[in-house]
Amino acid sequence: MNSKKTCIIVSGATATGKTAYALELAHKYKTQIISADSRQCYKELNIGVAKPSVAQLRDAHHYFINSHSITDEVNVKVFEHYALKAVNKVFETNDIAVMAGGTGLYIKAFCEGIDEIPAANEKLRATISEAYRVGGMDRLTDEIKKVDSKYFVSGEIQNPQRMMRALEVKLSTGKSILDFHSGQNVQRDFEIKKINLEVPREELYERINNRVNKMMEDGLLNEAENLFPHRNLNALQTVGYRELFNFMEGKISLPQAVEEIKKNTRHFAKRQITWFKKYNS
RNA sequence: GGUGCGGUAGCUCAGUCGGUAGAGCAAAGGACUGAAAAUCCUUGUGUCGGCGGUUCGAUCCCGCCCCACACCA
Repeated sequence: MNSKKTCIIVSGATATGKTAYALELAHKYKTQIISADSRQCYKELNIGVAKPSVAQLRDAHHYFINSHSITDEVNVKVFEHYALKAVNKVFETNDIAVMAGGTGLYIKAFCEGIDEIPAANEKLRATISEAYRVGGMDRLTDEIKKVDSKYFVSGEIQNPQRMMRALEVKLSTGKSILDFHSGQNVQRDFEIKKINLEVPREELYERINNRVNKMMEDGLLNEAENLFPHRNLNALQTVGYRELFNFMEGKISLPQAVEEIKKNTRHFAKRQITWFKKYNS
């Protein structure tokens, strides 16, 4: 293949300036941007996910922004396929492509690939999550112990989300999810250059606070109100919306909700920093 | 001015029948293979308001002072 093709990946925690930086690069190389953000791909989510402005989106073509609906199923595998298709499209006319985003797992899948694990059917998934809802962790632990001793011994047995995933894989394929993990990275036929943006912690937190205030001024509450009926969708398990849903349900006051958004955004940023520290070497 | 209730970790508080103290939240660190803005794990030394007194020993008892809140004047 053509080895001079290069994808420049701009990563970093939320509010570090990835959007602006990616646009600069896109201008410089007269190319397009592929977003690697698990929430900006939804056309129904705008203010709360800090999506690039309409002007910015017009400035350079962005893939994986407004490309999906909150009712679509989006996950790492979907992203991997989508993003690979997108870079190749960009490479048809450019030697350089730009990727920008804060979803570490998606970037990892794009760079190294992710093992093929059969998708679970809806019904099985529903049964398992119902079991968890009714029986809690004890039920999941028992179930795992019974059907997937390998996972019980070396998997994360305190993490309900992973346990449910392990169960659906085991029950639908007969194999432990751990057996699907090859530990092998695929080699892409283009170059990858990673740039991780960092901002001193104190400054980052200040930026986050300011941005959340700005989002509220821009009408985040109204946006969330319109999405309230969809609050149980995976796409809406998102900082900035969940807290406002809690306010709408009368669980907390509006000022409390805003403080929660700030706090949860800090936690989110912290997790991103931890991730990129590891994967950007 | 008087009375009452407080002053313990960044915050809210618990506690020690006197042997220098612990929870939640915040914060920090970490993990991460189909929900990843999700999910999960680990981490708690602080003149226990100040100065004296009693005591082998005080954050805990006593006295005075300072501060906050409430009520009475």
